[in-house]
Amino acid sequence: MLQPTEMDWTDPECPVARAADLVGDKWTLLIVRDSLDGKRRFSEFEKSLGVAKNILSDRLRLLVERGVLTRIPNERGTRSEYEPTTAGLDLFTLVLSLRQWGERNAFGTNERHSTLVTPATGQPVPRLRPLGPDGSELKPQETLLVKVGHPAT
Amino acid sequence: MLQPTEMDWTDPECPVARAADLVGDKWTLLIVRDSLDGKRRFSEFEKSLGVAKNILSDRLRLLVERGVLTRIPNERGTRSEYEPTTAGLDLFTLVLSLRQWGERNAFGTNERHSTLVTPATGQPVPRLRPLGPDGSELKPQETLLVKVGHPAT
DNA sequence: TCATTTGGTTGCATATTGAAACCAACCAGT
DNA sequence: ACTGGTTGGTTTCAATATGCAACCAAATGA
Repeated sequence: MLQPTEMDWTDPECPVARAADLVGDKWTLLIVRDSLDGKRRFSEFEKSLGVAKNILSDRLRLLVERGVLTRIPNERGTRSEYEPTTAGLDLFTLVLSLRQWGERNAFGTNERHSTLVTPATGQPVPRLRPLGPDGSELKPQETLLVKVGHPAT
Repeated sequence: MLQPTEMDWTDPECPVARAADLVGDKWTLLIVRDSLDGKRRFSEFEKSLGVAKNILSDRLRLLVERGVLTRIPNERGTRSEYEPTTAGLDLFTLVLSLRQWGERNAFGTNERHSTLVTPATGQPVPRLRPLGPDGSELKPQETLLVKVGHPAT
């Protein structure tokens, strides 16, 4: 698990809510986006995001504290690098789903946007698809939320 | 596209950033979670989330304004229902990826959490997997971000 | 050596949040 | 019809978070 300091969760039994507590913030999500795109240094994030330095500093600290990034100090003690942990790399799916939803729903038909491709062929990354246990496309209506105290069936 | 009122985007060319501007907020994400779980009424959201009424009111208004929910007024003009639009339903993948990341990274091994299952068999929803064009598992390192002005190769 | 960049911190004004009070409709029971 | 409770909000106000600019020390570059 992440975050050594005890969190007070918005909704402790719901994984969506815990994830939202940990990374459900605009700047946090954009820092993770850049981190997965290979950015490492404070100034790289600052330049890419245009975020105020105190906010960037705060979010990086929180992300390290929560186990999403590791701070790797330079041998001279300063100018450290921020690198994604395993949990950070695991956010790839989340960032990809944000990206693809944005592509489909936040751009006009005549607007261009940056695109994620596989370098080998230059093809765009295929659409993420939720699948059921039988491998068929899964719709929200076809799912059921089982709460913690609830019996199996 | 969504939102009739002109937004001023944090990073207009990046779909991740536009998506974060539209739904990258804790309460917004949790309202969408509940909406996809079938909740419709103001009081249902309020009870489920424990959010202050003014905030809930504000976020519902923004979600309607941005085309994620529709407000369906009751015939008596009050007690309307909030229903996901197509763009709202399309957030299923995003909420699922939040959920699955939370399950894997925000719970201790001995902690229980609510689970999303397919009602027919009771099996948990399988893990979302980013795939490359050839159908193989896609890692963040195997992708490249092509910015707008950039040539194809 | 001197200027510049880097990686921050601090202070302050402003914006957002959260809690509570308030309110007008509606609704259920008698 | 009257009464009490629920619903779906709005308003007010204090506390918190944000964003901007100034500042700074260490490292780098010319």
